[in-house]
Amino acid sequence: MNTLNESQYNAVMYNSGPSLVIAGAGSGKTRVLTYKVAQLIREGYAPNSILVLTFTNKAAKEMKSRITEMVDPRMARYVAMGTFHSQFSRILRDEHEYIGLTRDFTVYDTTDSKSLIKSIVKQMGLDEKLYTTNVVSGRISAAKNRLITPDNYGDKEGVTYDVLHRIPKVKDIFREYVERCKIANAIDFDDMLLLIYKLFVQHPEVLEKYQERFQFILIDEYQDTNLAQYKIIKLLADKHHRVCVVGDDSQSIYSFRGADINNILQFQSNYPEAKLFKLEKNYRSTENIVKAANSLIKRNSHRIPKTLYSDNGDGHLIKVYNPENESEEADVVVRQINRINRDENVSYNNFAVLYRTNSQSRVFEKKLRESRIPYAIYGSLSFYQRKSVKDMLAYLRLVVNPKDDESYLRAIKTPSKGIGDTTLERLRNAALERGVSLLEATDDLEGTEIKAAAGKRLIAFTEGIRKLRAGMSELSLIDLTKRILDFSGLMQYYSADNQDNDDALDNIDGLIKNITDYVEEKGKNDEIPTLSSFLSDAALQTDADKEEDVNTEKVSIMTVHASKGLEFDYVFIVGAEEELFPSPRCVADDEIEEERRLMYVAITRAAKRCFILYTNKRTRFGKDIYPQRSRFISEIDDNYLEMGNSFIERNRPTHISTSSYNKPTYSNPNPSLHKLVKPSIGLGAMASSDATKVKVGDMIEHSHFGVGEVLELIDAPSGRQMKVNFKNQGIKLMILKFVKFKILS
DNA sequence: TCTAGCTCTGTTTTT
DNA sequence: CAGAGCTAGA
Repeated sequence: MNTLNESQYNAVMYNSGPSLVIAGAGSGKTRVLTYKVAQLIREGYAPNSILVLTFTNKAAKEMKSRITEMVDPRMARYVAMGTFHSQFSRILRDEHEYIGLTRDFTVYDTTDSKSLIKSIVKQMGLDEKLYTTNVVSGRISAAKNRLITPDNYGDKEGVTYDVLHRIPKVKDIFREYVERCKIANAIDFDDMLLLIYKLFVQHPEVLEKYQERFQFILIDEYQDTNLAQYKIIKLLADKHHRVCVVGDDSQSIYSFRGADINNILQFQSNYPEAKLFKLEKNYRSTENIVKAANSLIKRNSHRIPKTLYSDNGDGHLIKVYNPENESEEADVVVRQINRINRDENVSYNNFAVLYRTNSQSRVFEKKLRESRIPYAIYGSLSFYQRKSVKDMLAYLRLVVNPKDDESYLRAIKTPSKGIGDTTLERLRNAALERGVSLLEATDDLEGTEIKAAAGKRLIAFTEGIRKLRAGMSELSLIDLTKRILDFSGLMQYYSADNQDNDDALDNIDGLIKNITDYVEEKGKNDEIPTLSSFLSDAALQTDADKEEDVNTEKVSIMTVHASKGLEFDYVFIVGAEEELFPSPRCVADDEIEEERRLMYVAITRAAKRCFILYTNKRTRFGKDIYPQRSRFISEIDDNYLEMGNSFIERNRPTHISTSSYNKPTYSNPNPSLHKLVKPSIGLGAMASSDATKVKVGDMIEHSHFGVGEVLELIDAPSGRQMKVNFKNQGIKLMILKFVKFKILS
């Protein structure tokens, strides 16, 4: 304990009530958390009664290994430590019968959930230009993060917003989405929070069990919690009030994902007896870096007052470079890395290049490769998101949960099995009519429009999956996996020459290896590895969590977001330009404040030296733009800045000088109003009351599909549906209450 | 039903 | 520029 400073010590020792630890960048936050867990164990708390929630698996893992060094490893092992999502999904599996799922439910990742939304939008015959997957999935996700279900969606501003944006049917899509997830025995990321909340509210006895179990709750990165997380913690801590949250309001950068900075700003009013601890001593950076960061962040108005300080000596000023274009920008970075690496004998591991958007990585990859500097990109496509891996996962998932429709669609299409869009649409219709999953729908193809040959193929596939499923209990996980891989035909498919993508086979090998490793690891702990448990872990794995290979030296390149929690001696912040950093999407004051916090995070990653770069010309969307330097550079006190030698502010020729030159000159004071007056695409006039009058044989006109004849009216679990034969679009099954059409005749 | 090749469009950050 | 969607032809 004598290695802690006074405020760290106080924060660690105070355990008799709720506490808020404001931990500035580099102030030893993880240290406080780990010591605190150790201290709690010393005070007599059983390890499994301590719940520690983090945002990344990596943070959890690191903390666990540090704790293992401090207390008996056999105790450390039982501390309930993990991400919100992993801890909560475990509870959901244990309590699955309360929420109407089987234990083997699937976790839909973002891709799955977006593809489901897309299919629903199509099914409802809505305009896909208006109801884009990104917009709709964003609306649904935001709703769930605020604990809103289809039943109470839009009581307040929700519907107004949707109406204003001409997407009033989001509520109906939401409802159908929830229904389809249920049929598929699947939940999405946001459900892990929402369903836990519902479980606790609707079943007080379950809540009480977990209140009793978790005697002490610790939360890392509290500034990034959303409403759902706040409410769940509030419930869990309601009995003992032993909750300690650690975070830094200045590093709240995830509001786009529902994080609410007010959770941390208002912690003390939410927990009136809470004690506040501030860790203001920065152990990471030089004084210049800390002061520069302070001078920037103090421009934000919504903050918990604090002043970070360092006693590591002044160090260098932050160096600002102004290369001509992005290629030169990468050159400057490469040159500096080479120079420092050579002259000061600094390992590549100590360098990081940070950018605002992923698309900026390309030039750096190219230049680093050309200069033979090893590098690693963080937070790129997760291993489990890669095409070939997802293909194989689809088969694995389907065996565990045959109702998983998204996996069904993927598996039946790759490799192709003579089943095309037409058959799948017919199968979907059959499934919708009966309220079952796609695979279940193949059990009875009578009365569907599916052609005999296609039907045979569907049935063969179903039988194959069922046979594999039967092997689940008998075979070892390894043997089962081999059999599934065999059945999938993916190896042959990807080894055929027609695939230009050589990585596919490697990736599948990688997945098999992950399973082998998983079996081994579980074996060590005397646990039985099952496919189901492997998949539920895999679903929560992200790229940032992968083992770090400390042996190979490499420069790290990543987004600023991905860099949170990391530190590097030398940091290059590139693309510090208006319309890029800050992002052009951020206009409101609080949005700009978040961008400023993002810049603050970027600067405070640096221990020894920080470089900021901006260019005069950049290619975006294939076109040249001429950016202005970021306002954030001018907001940093010049006392801590230095302009790079050969790149002193030059007088640029006026004809290309500013980005505003390229922008349209009109001003649009109210963007949402702008959207509002966009001309209607002509469906507004159609009466939805026709839905009650329609009968078989009617000719109808649909805004999107055109004219068609009503073939059949069907009463299905999700509501009355009609089957329409459209002149140009073929037969569609539509849910009556959602469809806007008029009866012709 | 499948594929190749064309056009169009939209691009922030991610547990 | 890349990915998605669409069309035509096998």
